[in-house]
Amino acid sequence: MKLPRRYSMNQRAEFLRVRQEGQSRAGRFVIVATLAEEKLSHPKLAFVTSKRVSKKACERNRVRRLLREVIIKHGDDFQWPRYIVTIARTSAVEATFEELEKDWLRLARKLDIKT
RNA sequence: ACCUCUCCCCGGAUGAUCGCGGUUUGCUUUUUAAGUUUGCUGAGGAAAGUCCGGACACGGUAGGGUCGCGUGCCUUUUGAAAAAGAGGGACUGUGUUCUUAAAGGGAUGCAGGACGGAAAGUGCAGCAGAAAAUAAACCGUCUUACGAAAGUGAGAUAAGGGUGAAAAGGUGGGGUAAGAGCCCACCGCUCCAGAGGUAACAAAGGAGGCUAGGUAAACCCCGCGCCGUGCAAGACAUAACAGGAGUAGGGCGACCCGCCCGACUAGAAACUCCGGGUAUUAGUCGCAUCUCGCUUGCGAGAAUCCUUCGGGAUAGUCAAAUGAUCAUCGAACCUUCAGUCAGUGAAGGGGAACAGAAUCCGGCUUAUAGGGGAGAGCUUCUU
Repeated sequence: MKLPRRYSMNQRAEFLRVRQEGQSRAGRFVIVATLAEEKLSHPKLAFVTSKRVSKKACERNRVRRLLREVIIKHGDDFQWPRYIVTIARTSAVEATFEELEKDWLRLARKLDIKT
């Protein structure tokens, strides 16, 4: 699926809602939080790579781009519309795309995101 | 040719599929929006640190002082400035050579750098050493008292030893109880002077027994320069309200002097101060090479880069676009084999450093695998 800029979350209130009302699971490299919302006209996604992940902006960018690729590759199989927040853990800096993909899909199965 | 140093340049490549930002050409729809589609375009030499300098914006800029910040040999070139380059001077370290009995001095080469002031004041200095800044007596030397002697006490002494980065001028002679610039010669040093030089600087000459150790990237003093806050600057639009207090205060950092604006008329208005929330974790602009013109998104011109010489290009995000996967190629490096004095060649493996624009520009600093080029020095080889 495509991920245009419109799909990204940018409101603090949205993040708070997902955190309080949604479900979340932690994996080896990422933490995934989600909340189904019928009112949404399109998916709302966020990829969080804080400075705790790495002090180097270059590495944070790489991790975030890899996480985006996971959704681009598998997003069509998910149940929409919903909020999905992906938070990178410190170990994600060392991970390859394959490892991130496997970790993410495992969490998606636990959260019943996949159809 | 090897090695070292300095400077400059590059700093993974190509293709396919999928995807993102900007811009653009059409088309579609439920048309204030979205989908789809055609082109073009999209990270760096440091984008980093935020250490300097500017542009730009705001703060109603009289002026002066104190605090504060920056800067610091001279001449000159480039530059808006910071800064950088070139040449020179003094100093420190070091090599060669000449001279001298020695100490020392002259000539010449190389290297270094925040290179105003240590004779205004304050502070600081581990260990070693007896003693480290109004010098100092551990050993030693000399005098003297006591003693048979060994030695002990008192005093003199900075020549010798030892410690140290540094021991308060050096060498030789005189002198002395032993010594000491105590005296003398030479050298050094300090002060005066000032030929010469654009200047930093400084030759000759004169005076002084020598006083004044180091550290200013410690405080500090001196010269010169500096208004503050930074694009979260700031401007505009829409929506939507709700206040409180006051009437003299307000004004380019703080404090002081001083100056300017303003009220002094009851209310209103106006102004000032305090304090909120929503749209708004800003909607548009600022903001994307520059200038000019008008129809305000086009035209013209200019600059830089690329070029098939026709032209083409000029990042603009903002919970952060510039990416992912695969294939081919690939530098360093590793292994094996072959060969040579040596450079090397073949096969296999391996798979690219530091690092991500955030208003823009010029510097500085820091990180950086590897490759290329130029210059200098040293050594060696060949002719």
